[in-house]
Amino acid sequence: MSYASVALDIPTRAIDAAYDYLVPDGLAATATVGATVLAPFSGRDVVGYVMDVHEEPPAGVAPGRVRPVTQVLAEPAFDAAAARVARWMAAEYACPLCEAVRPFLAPGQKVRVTRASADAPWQLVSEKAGPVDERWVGLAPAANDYAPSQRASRQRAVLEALREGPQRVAELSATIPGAASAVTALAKRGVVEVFSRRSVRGSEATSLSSAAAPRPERLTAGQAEALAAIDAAREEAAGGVVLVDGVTGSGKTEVYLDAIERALAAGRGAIVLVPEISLTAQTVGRFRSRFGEDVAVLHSRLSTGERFDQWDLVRRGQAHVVVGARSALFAPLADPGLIIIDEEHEASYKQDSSPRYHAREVAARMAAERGCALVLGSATPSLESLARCRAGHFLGRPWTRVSMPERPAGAVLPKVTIVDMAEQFRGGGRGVFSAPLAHALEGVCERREKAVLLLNRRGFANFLMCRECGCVPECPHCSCALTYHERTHSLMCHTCGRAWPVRAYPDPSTCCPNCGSRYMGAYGVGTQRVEDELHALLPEGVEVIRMDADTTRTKGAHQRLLEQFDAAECAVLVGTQMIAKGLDFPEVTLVGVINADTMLKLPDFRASERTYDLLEQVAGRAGRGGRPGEVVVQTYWATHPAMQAVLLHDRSVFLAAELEEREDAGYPPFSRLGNVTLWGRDERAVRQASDGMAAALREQVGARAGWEVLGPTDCVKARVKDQVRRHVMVKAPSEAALGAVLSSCAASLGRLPGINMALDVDAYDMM
DNA sequence: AGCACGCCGACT
DNA sequence: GTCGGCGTGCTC
Repeated sequence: MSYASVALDIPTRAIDAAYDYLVPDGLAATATVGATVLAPFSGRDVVGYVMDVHEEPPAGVAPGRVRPVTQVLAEPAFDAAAARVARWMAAEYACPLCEAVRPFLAPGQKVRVTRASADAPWQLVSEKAGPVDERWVGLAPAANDYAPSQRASRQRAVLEALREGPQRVAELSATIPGAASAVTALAKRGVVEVFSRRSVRGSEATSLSSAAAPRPERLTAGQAEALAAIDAAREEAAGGVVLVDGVTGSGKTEVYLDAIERALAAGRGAIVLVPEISLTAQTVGRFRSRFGEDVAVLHSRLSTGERFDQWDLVRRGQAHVVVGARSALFAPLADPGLIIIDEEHEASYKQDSSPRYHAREVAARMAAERGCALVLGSATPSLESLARCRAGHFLGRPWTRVSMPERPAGAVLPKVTIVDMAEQFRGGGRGVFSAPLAHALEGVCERREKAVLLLNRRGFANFLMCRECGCVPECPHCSCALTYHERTHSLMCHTCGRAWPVRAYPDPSTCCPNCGSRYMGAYGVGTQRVEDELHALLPEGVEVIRMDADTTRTKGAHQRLLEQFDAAECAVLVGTQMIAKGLDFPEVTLVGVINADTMLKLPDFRASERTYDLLEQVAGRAGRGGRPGEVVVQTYWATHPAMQAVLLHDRSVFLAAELEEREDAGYPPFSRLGNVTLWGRDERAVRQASDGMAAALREQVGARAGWEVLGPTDCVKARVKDQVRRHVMVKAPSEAALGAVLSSCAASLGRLPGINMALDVDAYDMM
């Protein structure tokens, strides 16, 4: 008799372990690891996922109490190695086991047990992946000796049409009225076969000039070195990590393609993660052009049906290369030789809902578990990855850095100009564009070239800035920007909770603590205003394309705007964050950053790093083709190390300053940071609960070396949807079991009615 | 005494 | 997340 450990699909902290059930003989063949089952629990049946099958009866449970699995609901979605990773995730990220399992499940196939009301009977409800757009029908072998009855004229018409080859059902219905029902009838007799052809965004034809991936004549020295390091790590099969540290345009994608080719030749597959934002036809096209049908693509813009199709293609072993966003990491690829994370520094690899995992960390664990290599690529690696490579190892696995400092074919780095906006202001400049940027834009128009303007509106937190000297008040204890609260006229630190009374411009008492100026206030610009000023500045016949959350809301708008920009002869693309990454238009000769400081001044210890990353990425957009590129960055803080590093094309300028600050303040990579957010309608209850959590944390780690509990304080977003939000932060040593500490403290509080609590290990968003 | 309701531990 | 056991307190 065998037993199954089942992760019950009840997402609560109170049930954090798997429960064991008997596997009846009749279910032994199907109730295997990864299967979805129904099992009795607390007087009803619940859905669960098999984590493990074993012969030993569960310890600590009276033999008579172990009950049999009721039913098997779905075939396996994951294997034993994946189950081990899920268990690790639950512990590492302080989440219920079933939430750690969910990313591994087949998309759109969820089964739930629900009931309409408290006294209605329990019912099994299965979500079915939406129908696939592309249903095809073709003749089955049995068609040869099948004669439709005299009256079945439509069946005859359908069979006639299919003699030419398979067709889309939709197309057939258009030419033959009522074809759909005839197809159903024929399919029931086995005369025709209905199957779905995968239709994915990205496999459609694209007119983008750079989607194809022609194999270069030869690799650069850096590329060859990176490839060798990746091969070595893969062959070693010990979960080694290779950081490909290559400047923008140094050909990282070519390295990935070649490395994957070799993994495939060795009989193994590959998973490639790309930030959602850069998962365009362009990116996918490169992989498809090299690996064709062997590629599955997974990302959030697919319909549920399409996503299931792609996922199933991987499970059935028909695709060995998976390209996708964060969640593609969990694709059911049997034997990956490589996991590749492109732009590994991107914050979007951190999931902001439970399970709050970081794809880099899960991938490292997965690589170790599956005996494959993890490849991290970036022009601006995260400080965490750089620190681990400097140490040579992390959590017992080797970390190696390979640098690719040159661009192939001798393309040169762009000329960078940092414009001091405080100086412009003192000189009378009040517009969106500084004199140097306006001049550069005019030049682009004269030469009939293209420009990209980046307007970073992200981050809504209010901060104060002196327009004369650029000074922004920071917390002396936490080295992050203070947020300005208009209602209370105060500057607050949302990390430690300290506050200072301050009045902003135009209040007459306003005074910059640095230079004494009274131009100390909140300032901001929107894309619309940039667009308007552009129209005023530029001559007729220059296309201005605005790309932001508003203009890209509809499906395919993103792609359409890019194609419009690509096709234009002379154009300016104005956009937010989304245009900064992954674009590769050779004709762009100017990149302008309207205000580099908006991001710099978020109350977040990573603000400088994000700013530097963004500027470096954006600078890499200019001059990728033959013509030289130019970058103009407008800032009120021209001397900031991030600006200086971009200006000098020297990362060490930024790194030296930033690492020193991080070490002084005890932030990653010198520590790891946990964030516990509590929210609810009743402010007193939320305060009480956050105090309780902070007390529990202090009790458990207060005295331990390298641990520190900060707060509780109000969140930067102190009120959301009528709910009050407070948070507690925890600093821990960089290899500490932070998740376990957060879990046990949360559990010690017991039930908190009306209070929600989110535990975030290695938090990115602390607002 | 009998029953409603809320709290709390257990659930394989 | 749900159930049921138990205690408190109110009602018939």
